[in-house]
Amino acid sequence: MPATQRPRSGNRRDEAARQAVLHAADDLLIEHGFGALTVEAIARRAGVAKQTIYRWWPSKVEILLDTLIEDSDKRLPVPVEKPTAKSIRAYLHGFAEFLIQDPAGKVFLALLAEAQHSPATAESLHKRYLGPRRDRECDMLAGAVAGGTMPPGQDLDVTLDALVGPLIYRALTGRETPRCLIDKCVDDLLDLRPQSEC
Amino acid sequence: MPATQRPRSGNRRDEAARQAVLHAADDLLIEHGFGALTVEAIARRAGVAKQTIYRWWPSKVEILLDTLIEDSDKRLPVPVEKPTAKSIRAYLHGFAEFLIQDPAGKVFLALLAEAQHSPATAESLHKRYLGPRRDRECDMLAGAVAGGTMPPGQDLDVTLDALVGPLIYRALTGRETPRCLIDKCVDDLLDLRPQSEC
Amino acid sequence: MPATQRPRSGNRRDEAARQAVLHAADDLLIEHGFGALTVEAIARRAGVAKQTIYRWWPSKVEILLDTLIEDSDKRLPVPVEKPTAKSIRAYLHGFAEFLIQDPAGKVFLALLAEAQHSPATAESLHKRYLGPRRDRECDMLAGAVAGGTMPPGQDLDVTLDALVGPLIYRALTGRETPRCLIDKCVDDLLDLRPQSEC
Amino acid sequence: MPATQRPRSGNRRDEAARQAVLHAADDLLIEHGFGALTVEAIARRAGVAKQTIYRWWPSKVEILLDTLIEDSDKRLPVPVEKPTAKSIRAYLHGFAEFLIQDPAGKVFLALLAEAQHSPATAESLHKRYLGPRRDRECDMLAGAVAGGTMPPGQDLDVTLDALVGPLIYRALTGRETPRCLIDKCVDDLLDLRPQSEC
DNA sequence: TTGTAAGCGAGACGGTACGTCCGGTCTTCAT
DNA sequence: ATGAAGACCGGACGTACCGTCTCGCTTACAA
Repeated sequence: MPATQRPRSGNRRDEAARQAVLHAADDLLIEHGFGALTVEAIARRAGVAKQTIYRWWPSKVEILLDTLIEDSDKRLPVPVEKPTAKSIRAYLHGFAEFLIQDPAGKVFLALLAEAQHSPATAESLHKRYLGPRRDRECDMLAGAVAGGTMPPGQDLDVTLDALVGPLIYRALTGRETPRCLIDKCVDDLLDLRPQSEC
Repeated sequence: MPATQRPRSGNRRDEAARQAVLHAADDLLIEHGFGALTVEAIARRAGVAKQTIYRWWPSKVEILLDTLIEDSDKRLPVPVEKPTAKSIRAYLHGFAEFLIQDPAGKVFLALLAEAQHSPATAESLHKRYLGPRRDRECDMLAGAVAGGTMPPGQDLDVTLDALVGPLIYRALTGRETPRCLIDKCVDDLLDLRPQSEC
Repeated sequence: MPATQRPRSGNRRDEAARQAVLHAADDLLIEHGFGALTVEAIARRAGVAKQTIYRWWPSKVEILLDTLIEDSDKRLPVPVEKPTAKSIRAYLHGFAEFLIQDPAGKVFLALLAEAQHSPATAESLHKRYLGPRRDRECDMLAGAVAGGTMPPGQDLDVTLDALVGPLIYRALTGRETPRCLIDKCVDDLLDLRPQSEC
Repeated sequence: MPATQRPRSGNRRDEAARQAVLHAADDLLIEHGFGALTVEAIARRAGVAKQTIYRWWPSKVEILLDTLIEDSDKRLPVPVEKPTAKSIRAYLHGFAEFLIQDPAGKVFLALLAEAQHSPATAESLHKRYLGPRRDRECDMLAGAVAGGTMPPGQDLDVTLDALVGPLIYRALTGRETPRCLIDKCVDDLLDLRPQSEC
C-alpha cells in the first residue's frame, strides 16, 4: 500500500502522490474516524513526505474536499437533464443512501461537522461543494417546474432544505432514513403531478 | 475573570469550581470557537486545575453536555402540557431561533458536529440529550393527536425529523431559517386543525 | 537503557529525568558525534518527552554545559591551594590528557566549536565555564607568585593563553600533545624556581 | 545582488556560477554566521540552482575550503624565502590579525569548529589546508635555522603549535591577541638571534 | 548544419529534526 | 478527601533544509 515503486516525477506535480494522499485520507477517515485523520498519518499511509501535503493542500480539510468533489459527482449526480417526478424521488433516495453507505457520504458528514468548528472549513465547504451542488439541485427543480411536473411559485432553495434537511439530520444522528420519510416529504412538499408509479 | 476570589473548598465537591468550569467552557466556545476549547484553556479560564476537570468530567464534551442540558430546558422547554397548533408552531419557531441566536444553540451544534468525529460523543449526546428531548417532543405530538389537533396514524419520530431536520441543516450551514420554511413544513406535514392565525 | 522504571515525580522537578538527559547527551556526543546530538535523539535515548527537555534547558548546548561543569571539576580540579611548580606542571599535563581522553574533554571541544557557530553558545560558554575556570587558573598562578615559585610582573591571563592555547589547538586538530611541548612552554614561559624533578 | 544577468553557460562549467557560490557562502558566513549557511541559502543568494552546487561540491564545507585556500594565500603568505627574525615575527602578528579581522580568518575558524563535529570535515581541512600550510611554516622555520637566525635542535612542528596555538585559542574565544603575547612567545620559545628592532 | 551531450535554473520529492502545543496521568502540598 | 499546581510521556503541529531527482532550456562541440 505505501506505493513503493512510484516513479519520481521531477519538476512537475506528482499525480501519483496526489492520488496516494487522497486515497490515504479517505481510507483513514473510514477506518479510524476523523480523530485519526492527522496529516502525519496521511503522509505515513500514502508513503509521502509531510511537506508534499503542505505544498499542495492548506489543510486536511481541503484534502477531504478534493476527494468529496471527485467522488460525489460520480456516485450521486444531480439529474438536471429533463428531471421527472421519478428521477427527483430517486435522487433523494440515492442521497439518503449516499450519506449512510458511501465513503464519500461519510466524508461529507465529517466536513459538515468540521465546518461547525472552523469558519475556514465552513467557507470552503460552501464555496467548493455545497454552493455548486445546491445550484444544480435548484436547476433540477426548476427543470421540473418548467416541464410542468411541479407547480411554480415556491422558493426552490427553501424547498430543497425541507427535503434534504431531514436526510442529513438522520445521517448525522446515525439513523437510517426510512423510505416513508422521503416519500412523505416529496408527496407533501413537492406536489408533483405524474407520480403514479414508485 | 479567572474567578480569583473563589473560596477554597476543603473536602466536598466545590460547586463554585463546577460553575466556573461550565461557564468557562461555554464562554470559550462562543468567543473563540470549538477549536480553542481545550481542557487546558478551560482550566486556565476557570482558574481551576486540570485535574479538577478530569476528576469530574471524562472529556470536554461532557462539560458542554452539562451546560447544554442545564440551559436548553430553560431556554426552550418542550410544550408537553396540552399542546395546541399554536404552541407546536411556536416551539418550532423558537427552536430555529435557539439554534441561531442562543449560546446553548451553538453548544448543541458543536456537540452534534463533534459526534461525527467521535462515537463516544455520539453516544453521550444521544443518551443524555437527544433521546430524552426527542421523547418529550414525541409526547408533545402525541398530546396533539390525543387532543384532536393532529390526525393520528403517523410515525411521530419520523415526522419530527422531517420538521426539525431542515432547521438544523440551515443552522449547520450558517443560514437563518425563514419563517415560511417552518410554516410550510408544519402546514404540509402536520395537517393541524385549528391553525387560523399565525 | 531508556530508564523504563523510573518513578514518576509529581509536582517537583524529576531528578532522575535530569540525570537521564545529561547522560544521554553525553553518550550520544561520544558515540555518534555532535551531528547526531539532536534534541529528539536525546529524548529518545533518555526515555523522556521532548517537552521535558525544553522545559528545563533552552538548547542542547546548555545540556552539554551542565554535563561539562559537573564533570570537569571532578576530573580536572584547578590546584588553587598552595600551588607548586610540580602541581602546576601536573595540571597542564592533566589538561592535555583531559582534552584527548576524557569524555568531558570532548564535550568541551564540541562546545568550543559550537561557540564559533553561535554567539549565544559563545556567551554561555564564557559565562558559565571559561570565565570561572580561568579565574581559578589565575588564582593558581597568583598563588605561585605569592609563594615565590614564579617571578612576578607577568600578565597572568595572557600567560595562561600561552600555556593552554597549544594544548587546545593540538586537541582541536586531533593530535596528542607531546610532553615536551608542555615542558618547553612551562620552562620557557613560566620560569619556575624549583623544578628540579619531573 | 543575486547576479541576475549572468549569461547562461552551455556545455562547460560556468565560472560565474562558481564565483557566485563562493562569494555567497563567504558573505552568508560573515553576515549571518555558520548557522545560516545552508546550501539552500547559498543557492538562493548566488542565484544558482541547488543542483549546481551539489554537482561541483560534495558539501558546504568544501565550498568554504575553496574560498579559504584562495583567500588565505593572498592575504597571509608564509614567508618561506630567506626568513628573518623580523619576517617571522611579522608573520605571527599578521596571523593574529588575520584570525580576528579577515573574513577568511572567520572562515578558517568556522572550518576548524566544524571539524570537531564532523570527521570528514576534519580530514578535508587537514589534507587541503592545514597540512600544506604547516609544511610551508616548517619550511619557514627550517630556513631560519639554516640561515643561522634560529638555533637548531627543536621539533619545528611542535614549536609551531606553541606559537600558533595561543593565537588561535584567543581568536576562538573571541579575544584579540595582545602584541606582548606574541612577542613573549617568540622571545622565549624561538630564541632568535638578531631581533634588535621591533 | 545539425545532433547531442552537458550545464544550468527551477522546483517537487521522501526524509529528519525543529520548537510548540495539547491530551491525559500522576504526585505534592495546602485547605 | 479535595483541589490547585504543575511535571511528566506521548504525539501532532507546520516549517526549514537535507540530498536526490526530473524537467525544459541553452550552449558548445562533433559529426
